[in-house]
Amino acid sequence: MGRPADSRKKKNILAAAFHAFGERGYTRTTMKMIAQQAGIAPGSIYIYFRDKEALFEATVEQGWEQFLSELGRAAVSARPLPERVAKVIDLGFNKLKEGLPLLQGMLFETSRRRLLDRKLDTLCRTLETLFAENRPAKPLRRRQDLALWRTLIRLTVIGIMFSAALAAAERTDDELGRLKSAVRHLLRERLQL
Amino acid sequence: MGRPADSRKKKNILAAAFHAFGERGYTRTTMKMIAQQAGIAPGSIYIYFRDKEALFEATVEQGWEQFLSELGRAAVSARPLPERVAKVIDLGFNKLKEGLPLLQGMLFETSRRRLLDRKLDTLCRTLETLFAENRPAKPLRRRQDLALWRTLIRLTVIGIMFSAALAAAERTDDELGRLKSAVRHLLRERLQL
Amino acid sequence: MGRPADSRKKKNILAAAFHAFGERGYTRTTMKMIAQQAGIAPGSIYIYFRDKEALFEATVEQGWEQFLSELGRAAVSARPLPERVAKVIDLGFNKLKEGLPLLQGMLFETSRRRLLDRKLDTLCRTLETLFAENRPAKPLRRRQDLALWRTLIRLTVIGIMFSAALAAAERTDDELGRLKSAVRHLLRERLQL
Amino acid sequence: MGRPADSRKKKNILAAAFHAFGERGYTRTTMKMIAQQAGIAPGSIYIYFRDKEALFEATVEQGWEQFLSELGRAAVSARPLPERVAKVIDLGFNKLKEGLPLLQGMLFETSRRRLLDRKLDTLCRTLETLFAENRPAKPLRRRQDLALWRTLIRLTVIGIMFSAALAAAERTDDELGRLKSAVRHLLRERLQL
DNA sequence: TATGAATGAGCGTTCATTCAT
DNA sequence: GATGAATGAACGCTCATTCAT
Repeated sequence: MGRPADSRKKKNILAAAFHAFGERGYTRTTMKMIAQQAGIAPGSIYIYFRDKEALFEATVEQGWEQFLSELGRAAVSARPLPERVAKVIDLGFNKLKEGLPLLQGMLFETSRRRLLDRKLDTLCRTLETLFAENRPAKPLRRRQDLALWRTLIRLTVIGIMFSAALAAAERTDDELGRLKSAVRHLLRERLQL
Repeated sequence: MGRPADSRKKKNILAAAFHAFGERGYTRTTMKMIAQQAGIAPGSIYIYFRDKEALFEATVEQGWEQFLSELGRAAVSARPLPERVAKVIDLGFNKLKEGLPLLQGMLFETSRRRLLDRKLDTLCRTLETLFAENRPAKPLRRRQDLALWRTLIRLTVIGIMFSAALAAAERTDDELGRLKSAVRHLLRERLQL
Repeated sequence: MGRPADSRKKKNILAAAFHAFGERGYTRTTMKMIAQQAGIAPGSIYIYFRDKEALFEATVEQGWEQFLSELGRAAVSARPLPERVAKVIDLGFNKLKEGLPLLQGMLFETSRRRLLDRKLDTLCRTLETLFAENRPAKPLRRRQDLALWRTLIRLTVIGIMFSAALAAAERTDDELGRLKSAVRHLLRERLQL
Repeated sequence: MGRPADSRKKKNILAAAFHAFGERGYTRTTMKMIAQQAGIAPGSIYIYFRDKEALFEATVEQGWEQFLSELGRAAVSARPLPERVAKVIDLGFNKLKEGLPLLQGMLFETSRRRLLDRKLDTLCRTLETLFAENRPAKPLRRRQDLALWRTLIRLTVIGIMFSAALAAAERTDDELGRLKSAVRHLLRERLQL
């Protein structure tokens, strides 16, 4: 009895939050805005999320979780390596485009930065494992070489993400294209992929 | 001539703003804090800057301007190339460490993002020019090779900056060290520098 | 007849309200808390009580009603006067301890103050009647003397209640003990009881 | 330079707070109401008081401080004892009438109760000292007798205050008159004053 | 009857900005 | 120019109450 908890409503709120946080950033997004966009009363958000911070975290978490799990699946599928790498690149760039706005809102506050840092670690580890299959054996014998390799992967991932995040809206597609080519070049050059 | 007293006060405000914005971010920094740190009354800031947004922009602008001009001088000095490159790298990483907090505050708002985009362009152009002196001639004959080269430089610069910006405060030095090694590796590998 | 199920639920709510209002006061007690303690849904309270104010009033009313009827019975029983007085004092102090928290919530709002005023009148009348049995005859011949006597009883009753209500939680028992001794002293001194 | 801090404004706020808290109690009084009554903007209150709680405390503190210092002066003046006692009683009842509303708001919340408790201690000590000049020597030889005497004074003071606080507005004067008579009777009877 | 999700007015508080001094 | 008291809109959040189920 009573009105049943509408699971669609929670999703509505998350969707509204995703857009709002993406468009205006954490601080300049008000709970009222999110409520309006979700078509509910401001107070109702608090039925589903403890406070604004928790809503933000859930919004980000959901976006990344979905992204990382899709990527993970593509990376370990039964297809040959080059095909899997291509798939991961495509998927990554597509999702990057979607998540760009939210990414921009995550850089500033320390607590949110840590969240981003953690997600990036997972992403980089997935890529490392993937690339390890074809990595030139020699240069990584020594511990520092592995560290260097990791740093380069991370540097490149972050470089791509924020290059895209930085581009003006109307140049996003261009920039993504340019970045994708560059990444393919690097993969060919360094991994013969 | 100019009024040195006024000019000094403006610089005080900018210096205070640089520290305050860097430490607490745009939103959580109040005009009162900046005024306090600058040793003046909150109302006085408005004599020199239209509003908070204008002050932030000026703060960022000044930081970058100084950075870019120092870097430019190092890049075109009369020293041999390898020495100039080393100097540019050192300078870049040192200034990056100083400006990190402010950098974090620049990614979100569209208007500030454009500012950052423009500054990065200048920086990348300086580096391109510098590196062009030793660039392997062949692969850049074609137009797309030049574009690729530019994209890689930009991707790497942005990757470095935001890798550093992302690191937790207590890991900043570590991360900067790692990134510097990686950059030196890339320069040796690609430009024989 | 009545519906026992309903009646039980109403009593549950009143009991929950008694504890909750007593522990946290009127304003800081939420309907949700009371509902939780009563094991029902917040909305259900409104089937039995018009609003929060009405629930508070009913809670207080019930507490006093029970207290006064017990006291009344003790006061008119067939035992000798000194025994009855002792019983009334004991009962009064015991119930006072229980009802202290709720008492504290009754002083402020005019409407509740009137309720408290009325209940105190009943209590004082019971005591007057009881003490009248042993009152020294002479001083009350005149109308003013009776008024003075009443005022003194009331002043003392209120003094006891709020002295206790005022004491910090950890000193309540101490204070009640001190007050009880003082009351016994007064009864001996003035009524030879 | 700048608008000088208006010492009248702080007093205005305290006066407005005194009335508002007295009329509606702590919780149901909003900062907006107080601001309105003081003729200023809501935000301005925070220039003079840290928060609502601090404002309440200051309001109460000021009322009691003034009351206690006036009373203290009357109690130790160079006049003969009976005259001083009469003065203290008059003053006490006059101020009681003024402070009644605020008194009502102090009973509930623990922190405010402690404040009231402390003020009452000071008041009772003043009265003890005053009455000690004429106290029958014999019954206080023993330690318990002193404790009893103190309890009786405190009980009476609290009885008076809350008897008055409890009376409906239109009966306040009546009640105060009755209480005053009763007190005079007690003083005559017990201290030959 | 009973539920509890939904509501939205209203709270205390902050702070960019204004303006009397 | 410089001040800082004053402003008031706007924030995140609470909770008594309603009403679809």
